Amino acid sequence: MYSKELLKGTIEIIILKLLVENGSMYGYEITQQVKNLTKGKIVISEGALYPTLHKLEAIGVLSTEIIHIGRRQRKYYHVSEVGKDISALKMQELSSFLHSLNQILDFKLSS
Amino acid sequence: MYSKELLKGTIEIIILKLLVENGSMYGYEITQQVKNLTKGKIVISEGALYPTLHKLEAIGVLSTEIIHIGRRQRKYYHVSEVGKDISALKMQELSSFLHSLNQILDFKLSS
DNA sequence: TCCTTATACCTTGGTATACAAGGTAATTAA
DNA sequence: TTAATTACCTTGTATACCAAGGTATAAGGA
Repeated sequence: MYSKELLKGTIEIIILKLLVENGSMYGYEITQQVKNLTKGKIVISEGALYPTLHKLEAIGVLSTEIIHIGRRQRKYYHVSEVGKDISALKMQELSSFLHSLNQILDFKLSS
Repeated sequence: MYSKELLKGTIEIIILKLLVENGSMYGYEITQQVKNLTKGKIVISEGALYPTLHKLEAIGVLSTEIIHIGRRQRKYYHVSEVGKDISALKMQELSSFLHSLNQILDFKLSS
């Protein structure tokens, strides 16, 4: 696992990116997908996930829908229209920041 | 200026990288070099810089030497032998983290 | 049957890191 | 002589994250 500090500021963007791409996801699904995509190297804890989702919902970036699977419930999140613009800005900001950071660290990060 | 949160966890590595490369620098010089290298996009505030330098000195990663320029003093920092190993590990960790992050965000970050 | 693991939501308390703002003082430029 | 720059520093505040805990259903293994 990485130094916890590195994740700071990126969790929100990770969540938004996944939601924009997949249209609609529930919390647990997000944690699993992050784990899978990064082969377990990045793990979003629930103590970070849920407060972030609730905050994004509160400010109108996300909206929710509760679905019942048997007796269990799932809360699906999706990005609102306003949220899409905000997401795009945040992505752009992170991309630009990483580019600046690379000016100092000279990492080779082409995938 | 970027969202402050993005810098979290990277300031220490930025400082170490510059010190490893330049051998020896003083605080103010570090802030200026970061500003120059990133065209003003990344700015390390003094409230972040000095506590970090002091912490790294306290744990033996950095050692210091005070030089007098006229009546003014400069405190030069350089990376100790142990510090070099720790720096390398931290660089590796950040590089790996960014690679994982890229698995989700698909940025094109080749410089 | 029972126990563990996985699914699925959530909250609370603690920690760490950075910023804003402030303080001191010498030097240089206008 | 005044402002800007150089150069060190500290204090108080915000916040984002994690660890740990809580609740409950579902599925799989012994």
